Amino acid sequence: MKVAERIYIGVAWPYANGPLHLGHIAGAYLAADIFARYHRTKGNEVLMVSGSDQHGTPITIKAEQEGTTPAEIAARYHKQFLENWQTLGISFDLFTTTGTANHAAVVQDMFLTLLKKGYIYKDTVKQAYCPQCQRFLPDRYIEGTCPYCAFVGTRGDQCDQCGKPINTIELISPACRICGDKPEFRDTEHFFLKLSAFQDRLLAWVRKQTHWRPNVLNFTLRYLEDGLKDRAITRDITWGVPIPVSGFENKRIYVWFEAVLGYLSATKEWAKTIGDEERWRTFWQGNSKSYYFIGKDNIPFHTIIWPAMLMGYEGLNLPYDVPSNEFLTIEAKKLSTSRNWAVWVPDYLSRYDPDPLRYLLSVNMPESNDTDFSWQEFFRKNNDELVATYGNLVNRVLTFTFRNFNGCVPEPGELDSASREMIGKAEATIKTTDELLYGCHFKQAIKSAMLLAQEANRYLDGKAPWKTIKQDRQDSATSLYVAIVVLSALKTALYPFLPFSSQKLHEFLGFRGTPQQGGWKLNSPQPGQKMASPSPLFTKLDEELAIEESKRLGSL
RNA sequence: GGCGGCGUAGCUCAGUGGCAGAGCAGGGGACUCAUAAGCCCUUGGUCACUAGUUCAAAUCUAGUCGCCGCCA
Repeated sequence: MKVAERIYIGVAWPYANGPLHLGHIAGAYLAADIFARYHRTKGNEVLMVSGSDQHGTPITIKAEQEGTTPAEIAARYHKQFLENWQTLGISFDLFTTTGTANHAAVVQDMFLTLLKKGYIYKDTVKQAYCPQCQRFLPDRYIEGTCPYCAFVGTRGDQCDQCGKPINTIELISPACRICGDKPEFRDTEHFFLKLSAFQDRLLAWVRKQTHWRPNVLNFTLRYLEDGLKDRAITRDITWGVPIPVSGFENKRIYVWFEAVLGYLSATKEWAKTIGDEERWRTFWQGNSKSYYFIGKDNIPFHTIIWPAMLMGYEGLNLPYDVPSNEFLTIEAKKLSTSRNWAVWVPDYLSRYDPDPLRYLLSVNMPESNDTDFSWQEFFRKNNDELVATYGNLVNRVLTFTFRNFNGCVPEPGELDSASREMIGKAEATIKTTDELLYGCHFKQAIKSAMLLAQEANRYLDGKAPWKTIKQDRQDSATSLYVAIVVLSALKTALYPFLPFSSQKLHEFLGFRGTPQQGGWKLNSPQPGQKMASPSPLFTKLDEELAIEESKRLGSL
C-alpha cells in the first residue's frame, strides 16, 4: 500500500540552567512526541532528537552565583531532563547535549565551511571591557541606570523596569556586575554570518512553504521582506565551542549559531550509537522530511538563520515544516521563572501521573493562540472529561464483560444497523485522526478521538447490555463486542497522546506487545480472546487540591 | 517604536464571506452496567471597540484599545 516515509523530528534544545516547566512541554515536546509516536505507529522511519543546551551567559552567571562550574550546572539539569522525558513519556531516539566533542566538531566544520565559502567574515566592533577583571563583559554582566526611565538596576541588554532594550553603551554610569568597576569600551574582532547573502534564496524558498502554519509563514515573510542584517556569531567569552581559527583562542562561537547545529550533530551521534556511522545521511540527504518543533520565540532561528546556514553549507535537507506553538500562560498570567510563576515538571511528576497532563495540554495545546493552564481546569478536565468520558467507558465495558463472559471477548451475533454504524464510526475516527495528525493538527485529532468515546457511551446506553443480558444473552454479547472494538480503536487513536493508558488498555483487551505494533488501523480483538482483569485507567482527583496547588504559584 | 499573532458563552477553547458552535459549569428528565460516572432535553453571546467594503462580516479593509512574541 503506502511506502514508508522518513520523518526527522528536531525539538528545541532546552537550556540547562533550570528545571523544565509546563511551558516547555506545551510549546514543543508534547507535540513532537505525539507526532513521533503517530508516525512510528504508521510504520514510518522516525528519528526524534534533541539535547540540552549547555552554553551561554545565563549558565555561567548561575555557576558564579553558586560557586561552581557551568559544566556542573549543565550536567545536573541534563540528568534531570532525561528522567523527566522518561516519566512523561517523551520518546526521544537520542537526547544528547551541546557539550560533546562530536557537537564541537560538527559546529567547527560548519564554521570553517561557511568561512571558506565567504559566508562568514571578520569585523571589528566595540565591546565593554572591565579593566579590573581583565575581561570583556557580555551585556548581561553590566548594570547601570536606564537612559529611558532612570531605573537603577538595569542590565546591559534590556531594562526590567520599562521593558526597553538597551544598547550597553547607552547605560548611564555603567558598572561591572562582578567587581563593580567602571567598564571601558574597547575594539574587538569578531566573525559575522553574512545573512544578507541569503536574502533572495530564502525569500524564494519560504514563499513555496504554503503548508506552514499561517503565523509562522507570515512572520517569516515579513521578517525577510524587511531585509536581513549580518549577525555576529562569536563572543568574548570562554564557555562555549572554540573558534577553529588561530588568534581567537579566547573567544567562543555564540550559542545561537552553535545550538541549532545540535540537530545535525545529534543525528550523527545517534548514527554512531547504532553502529552505522553513515546512517545520518538517510535523514539529512535522503528522501526525508524534517520537522522542527519549537516555541514561537524561536521562529526566526528555524525559518531563516538555520535554513541560511544549511543553504550555505549545501547538500543538507532544509526544514519541511516548523510547527511552532504559541505560549502557555499559567492561571491567566505570563509564565515567569524568576518569580516562580510556573508549574515545574519534576514537581508535577512527584504528585501526578503523566497522562492527565498530556491530555490537558493536548486538548488545550497553544497551536494558534496562547492558551491558559490553571489547576482548576486541570482537575476539572481530568475528572469530567478524561475519567468520566473515556476512563469510565473503558471501565464499564470491561468490568461488565469480564464478569459476564468469563473474561473473554464475547462472540458477536449478526450486527444490526446501529452496531454497523458504531464500528463505521470507529474506522472513520482512525482515518480522521490519521489525516489530522499527518498535518500536525493535534488538538483537533484528540478531540475527534474523544468524540468517539462519547459516541460509544451513547451506543451502550441505547443497547443497554446490562438489561439484555437477562433476556437475550446474544444481543448483550453483540453490543459488548462492538463496544470492545471501539475501545480497540480508541487505544490506537489516543496512543500518541496518552501512551501509558493506551498500553494498559491494549493489555486489558488481551493484546500482546504495544499499541504501536498494531499499526494505525482498527485492530479488532478476536471473539473468544482472553482479556486481562481490568482496573480503572485514570483516577479522579480531589478538586480541593486545586486551591492548594494554586497557592504554590509565585511563592519562592 | 517597527513587525507578526491573538481578543468569540460563567470557564477552557473551535469556527476565515452564508441562520453564532463544542466541552465543562448552571437548570430539568429518564436510566442504573460503570470511578454518584454515562444518556436525553435545556438556560446562556453587543463575536474587544469604531468606521467602512459586500445581497450577506466573528470572518475582508482602516483605525482604536488590550494581551503575547520577535526586532531596534
